[in-house]
Amino acid sequence: MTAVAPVASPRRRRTQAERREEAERLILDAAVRLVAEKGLDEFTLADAGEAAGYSRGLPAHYFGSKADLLSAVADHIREWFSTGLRTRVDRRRRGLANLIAGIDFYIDACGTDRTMLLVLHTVLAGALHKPPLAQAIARLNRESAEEIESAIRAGIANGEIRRNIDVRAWSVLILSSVRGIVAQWLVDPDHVDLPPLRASLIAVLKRNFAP
Amino acid sequence: MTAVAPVASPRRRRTQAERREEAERLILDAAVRLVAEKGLDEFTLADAGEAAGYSRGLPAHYFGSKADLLSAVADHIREWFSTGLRTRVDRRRRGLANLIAGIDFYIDACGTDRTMLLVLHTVLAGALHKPPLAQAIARLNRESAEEIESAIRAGIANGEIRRNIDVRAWSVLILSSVRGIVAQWLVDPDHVDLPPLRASLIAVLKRNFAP
Amino acid sequence: MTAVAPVASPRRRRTQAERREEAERLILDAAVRLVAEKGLDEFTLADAGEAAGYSRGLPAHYFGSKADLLSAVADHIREWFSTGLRTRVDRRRRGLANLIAGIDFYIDACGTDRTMLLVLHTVLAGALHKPPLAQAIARLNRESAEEIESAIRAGIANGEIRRNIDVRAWSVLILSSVRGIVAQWLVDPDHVDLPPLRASLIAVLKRNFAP
Amino acid sequence: MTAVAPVASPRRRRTQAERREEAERLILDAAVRLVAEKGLDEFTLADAGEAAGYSRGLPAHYFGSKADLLSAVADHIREWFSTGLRTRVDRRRRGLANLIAGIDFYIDACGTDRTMLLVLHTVLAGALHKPPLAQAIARLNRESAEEIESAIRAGIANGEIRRNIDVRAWSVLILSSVRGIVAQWLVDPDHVDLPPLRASLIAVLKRNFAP
DNA sequence: AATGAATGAGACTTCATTCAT
DNA sequence: TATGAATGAAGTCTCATTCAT
Repeated sequence: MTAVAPVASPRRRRTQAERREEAERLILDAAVRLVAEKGLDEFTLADAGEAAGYSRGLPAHYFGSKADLLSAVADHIREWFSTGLRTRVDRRRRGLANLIAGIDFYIDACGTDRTMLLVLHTVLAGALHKPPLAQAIARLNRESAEEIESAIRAGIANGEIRRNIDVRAWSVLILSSVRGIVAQWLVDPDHVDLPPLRASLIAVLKRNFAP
Repeated sequence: MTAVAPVASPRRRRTQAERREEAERLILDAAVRLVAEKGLDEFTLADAGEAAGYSRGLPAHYFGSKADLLSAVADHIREWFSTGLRTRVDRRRRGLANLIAGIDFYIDACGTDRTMLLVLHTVLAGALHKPPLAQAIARLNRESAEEIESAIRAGIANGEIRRNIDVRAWSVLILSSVRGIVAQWLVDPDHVDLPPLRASLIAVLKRNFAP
Repeated sequence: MTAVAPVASPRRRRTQAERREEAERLILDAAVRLVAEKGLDEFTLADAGEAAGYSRGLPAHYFGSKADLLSAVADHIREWFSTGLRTRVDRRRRGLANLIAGIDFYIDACGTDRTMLLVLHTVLAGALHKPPLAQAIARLNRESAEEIESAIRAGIANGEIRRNIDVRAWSVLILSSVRGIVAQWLVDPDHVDLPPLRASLIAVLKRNFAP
Repeated sequence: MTAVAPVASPRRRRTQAERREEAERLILDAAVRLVAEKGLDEFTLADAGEAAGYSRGLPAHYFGSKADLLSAVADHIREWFSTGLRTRVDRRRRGLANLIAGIDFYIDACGTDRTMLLVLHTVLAGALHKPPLAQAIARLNRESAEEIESAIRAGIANGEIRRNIDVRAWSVLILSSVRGIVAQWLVDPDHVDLPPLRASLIAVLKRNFAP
């Protein structure tokens, strides 16, 4: 479909490692879709195998146990979020703009990546009762907080944000607000109008951070 | 069915209805504790019966099915929240004070009712995948929003709050913030310091609502 | 079918406890038959349930796990052996006669209780690799050795057996011989002729124990 | 298939057949160790491949099926026993000495070859339920009996042993005793003291065989 | 009313076996 | 030759649910 295959090997066969890697990836993707659709406990390893186009037994074969597969899902979603956030945020820009970019990443995902957000919030709640997930979420929270705090500090450094705010508290507060908004939107998208929420939230930040 | 109620009995025996009601209540309480401890899917009807001091079969006998028991749990938690909120809020007071009282009810519960908050957030997330729970949560959200909006409107009416805010958006925003804060605290209480969060949140409200 | 039921209760219903006890017993019996037929690892809990006339799930329900069911089988067979041995042996008799009675119990069982012997020897070997079985077998060996040693000592006391034998070693030796004989007979009954073996063994005892 | 074997190669590469033979041997050895450790049913073909330093799939590739691998193990152990016995026994010696040498081979193995004895007794019991093993065990029993009987007959021929004993019965009896002793020792080495057992057994033979 | 015996569906997991590389 | 990817059957175990007592 893309690159021309090497001469004399019109359709190169995949190596074993490639086959395995692909299978693991496809199963993980399927598991993510299933978690979004059914939740952590209502899908089965067999579902994941079949949804990925493989046999019912393969997920257990590769991931060992359902708990391990769920851990992999949690880590996958954490990575998605962290990567997306870092991609949107550009540390060369000013602090406030980066803060808003981060918020927009989260809110825009409601339109573009509802599945991922659904899984993210499912895993966030799952962390309350499943220690392996709690580990991934702890790391996610750490990474998110660092990103937000560093944006605030950049804003302070360049004079956009007043010095005497509680950076740590504001970091938690911002993350809480966005997550809370998305959580409500996920449950009832029709009654949660995102643009005014985004506008209000950003207005709050500007007003309260003003030096 | 048979014996006439002993008129002279100095300590009247409880009626069947009373005993049934008590058993149902004890089982529901046990279910709440178990949901807090293990989540929605990891406890069994038999667990609930035994934790309540009854037999393994009684929860099914009274609640019919696990789904119905979970619905009862969801409704129980919704009622706890709504009642607690209304008890704290006093509509004769001014609007802003009531808003803060509502926030404090939620945040204070971290110290006094961790179990209930755990169940509340478990059910909130469960609503993403379990329609019967979604119903209770929809009602909870409606009731919460009404309470917050009416407090805001009261504040506008008495001049505490400027007229040109988006009441609906602010209502969602406030609920989002508090829920987001509590959600983070539930996962990692040691790294989420509530008092400064409360202070920052209330400072935000005062500053942004100021006419 | 047999005894007349109590008046006014032509066919008394069994209590729950009776039902349960009977079910457990029937499942255990079925498991014993299946171990004899297929070995410890080749039968399933479902097999045991169905062979007992119940559902496939009941053995797990009552015995918890296959390992626990096998432990119950091991203990059942130990008890069968110990009881049978004690029934044959009469401590009021002289020592040598009791020794021979014990040997005869074992050898006669080849004709009357092949199934039990098969299970016994299956469990004896299973003890090599399954610690829970080893526990039952350790107890069986202890009880067997005690019975044999006390018979030998009785024989010494009444002058049938010379004083200077190594009681402990002879106890192990006698048990070893009988078990070894039965083990060979179980594998190939047609080529192991029991009567001459019994005769030779008893002749050995008499000759070597003679004062 | 392609290259010609390098004639001048100073250190000839092993042939495919040699490599295959070595791999098969290593896998068989690994299987023996695993049977000793876990029993016949609790180890997997993949275990055997990895324990031998090869891939998980090689045992199936070479032995075809697990049943076939177990048959190979059974035959391997039979051969070990027969060879060891014949090495110890020297038909040029007198009969009784050979009998004792055979017994010593078995008992000495408790100190030197516990693994092999463990496998031997595991396979002996396995023969009760697995026809392919029964075949190897039948042959082992035949060979053992022949060896013992021929020693007894030699003893009779040279006047060490009285003529009127039941050679067949004594052969089974001796094999039974030794196997029974080793079986008890395998389960509980600390409570089975071999030297006095050996002494008593040999004393029995001498006394009962005396013309 | 309340117990708990019994069922049976279904989840997880293991593993012998087949097959592509 | 040798690896290991992939399958699919089967076993263990759990538990919501039904039903006898």
